Amino acid sequence: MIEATLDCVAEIGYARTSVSTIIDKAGLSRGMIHLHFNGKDGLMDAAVQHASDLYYQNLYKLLDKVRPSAWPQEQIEAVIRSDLSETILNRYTVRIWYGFRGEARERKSIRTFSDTRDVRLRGLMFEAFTTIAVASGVDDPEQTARDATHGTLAFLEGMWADYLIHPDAFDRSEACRIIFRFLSALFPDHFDLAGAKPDGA
Amino acid sequence: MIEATLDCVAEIGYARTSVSTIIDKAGLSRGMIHLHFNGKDGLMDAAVQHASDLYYQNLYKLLDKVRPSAWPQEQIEAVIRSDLSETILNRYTVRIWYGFRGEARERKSIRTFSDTRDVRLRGLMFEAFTTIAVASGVDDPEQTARDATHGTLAFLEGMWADYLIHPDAFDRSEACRIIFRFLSALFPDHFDLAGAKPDGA
DNA sequence: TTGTAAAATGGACGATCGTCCATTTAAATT
DNA sequence: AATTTAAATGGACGATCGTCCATTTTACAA
Repeated sequence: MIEATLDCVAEIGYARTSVSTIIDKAGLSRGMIHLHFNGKDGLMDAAVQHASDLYYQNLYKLLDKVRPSAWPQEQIEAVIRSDLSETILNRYTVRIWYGFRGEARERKSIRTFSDTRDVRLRGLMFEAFTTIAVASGVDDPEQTARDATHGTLAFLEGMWADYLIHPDAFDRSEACRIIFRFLSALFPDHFDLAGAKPDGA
Repeated sequence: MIEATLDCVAEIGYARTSVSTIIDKAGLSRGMIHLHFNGKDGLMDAAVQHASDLYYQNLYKLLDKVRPSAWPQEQIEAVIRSDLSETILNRYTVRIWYGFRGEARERKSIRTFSDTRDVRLRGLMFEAFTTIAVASGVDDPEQTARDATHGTLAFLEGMWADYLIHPDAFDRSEACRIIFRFLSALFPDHFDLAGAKPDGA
C-alpha cells in the first residue's frame, strides 16, 4: 500500500495521486486507507516516512562497506559516491524526493523527510572534514570543516537537481569528479580528481 | 491572473491550487481561465513562463550593474551574490520554484522552466571561468572551466534547497562564503573568502 | 444614440475527489 | 462446529474539481 503510494507519486506526481489511483495500483480496497492510515494524509505521511527510511537505510548500508580504519577522506568519498550511486539516486527516488518536497510547505512530516540529510550523516562528514582540516594545517579548522560539510552537501543536492531535470544526460562519474575537483583544491593532500588520496602520498 | 496563480502555488502549493482558489484570489470570473488560457493547464504554463521570465529578468538586471570591464572573477561573484540575493531568492520564489519542479514530470513547459539555469548564464560563467583557468595555468583549462561552472551552479542549487527547508536559519553571507571558499581553493589568485580578488593582488 | 463586436461573467454540468460505514470475509477462540 | 473478534471490502455520500456556454457587460464605430 505504502509502496503503491510511492509508485504513484513517482509516476504521476503528488498532485495527480488520488486515493483511487493508489488503491488501483495496490489492488486493495478503498476503506483500507481510512482504516490503517486515518485517511489520505496519514497514508502520505507514512509513505514519506518509508521513503526516508529507505534512503538512509540504503545509504548507511553502502557506507558500512567502508573499512572501520578508513582515512577520513575515504569516508567522505564513500558518502559522495553512495549518494550519487544508482542505488540511492535513480529516476524513482528523485521523483519521489522532489514530488514531496514541493508539498513540504505545510506538512510537518514531509518537511522532516525533506530536511537536507540527517544529523548522523552531517556529523560523520563534519568529523571527517575536521580531521582533514587539522591535518592540512588550515587557519580555522572548525570553520573550514563546517563549510566543507555544508558545501559538499549543497553540491550533492545540486547534483540531484541535475539528475531530476536531465536523467539521461546525467553522468555520475562526472558529478563525482566535479566534487572531487573542488575538494582536492581545498585539501590537496587528501583528495585528487579520482577521490580520496592515501595519506602521505 | 497569472500573478494570482503564482501566489496560490507559493501559498498553498501546486497540488492544492484549484481554479476556484485562483479566481478567488484574482477577483476575476471563472470563465476567464478557459477563455484566455485554454483551461487550467494553459494558465499554469503561462504562470510558469512568467515566473521564469521574472527570475531571469531580475537576475540579469542585477548582473548588468557589473561594470563592463570587470574581471571575470567579479562576474562570477556577481552571479553568485545575485542568485542568493533577497531579490532573487526569497520565500515566495523558492516555493514557486520547488512547487512547480515537483510537477515537472510530464509537463514540457514546466520542465523547460525548471531546467537548471539558462544557456546564457551558463555561457557567461563558462567564459569567465575559462579566462580564470587559463590565467591560473591549470593543466586542462576547458575541462576545469566546465567543472567550475557546473559545480558552482550545483552549489547554488543546493543553497536554494537549503533555503527552502530552513528559510529562517539560512544565512546568505554564509552561503556566499562557502562557495567562495571552494572557489578560492580552486583559483587562489582570483578568489578569497570575501569574493573576487583584484588581479595581481 | 444606436448597433455591433469583443470581453467578461457566473452558474450548470458531469467527473472525480476523499471520507465513511454497513456489510462481508477471514482468522482465532471456545 | 459454533461463536467471537478482527480485517477487509466497495458502494454511497457530499464536496469540490475543471470545463463550458448562455448571458450580461463593456468598448468602440457608425
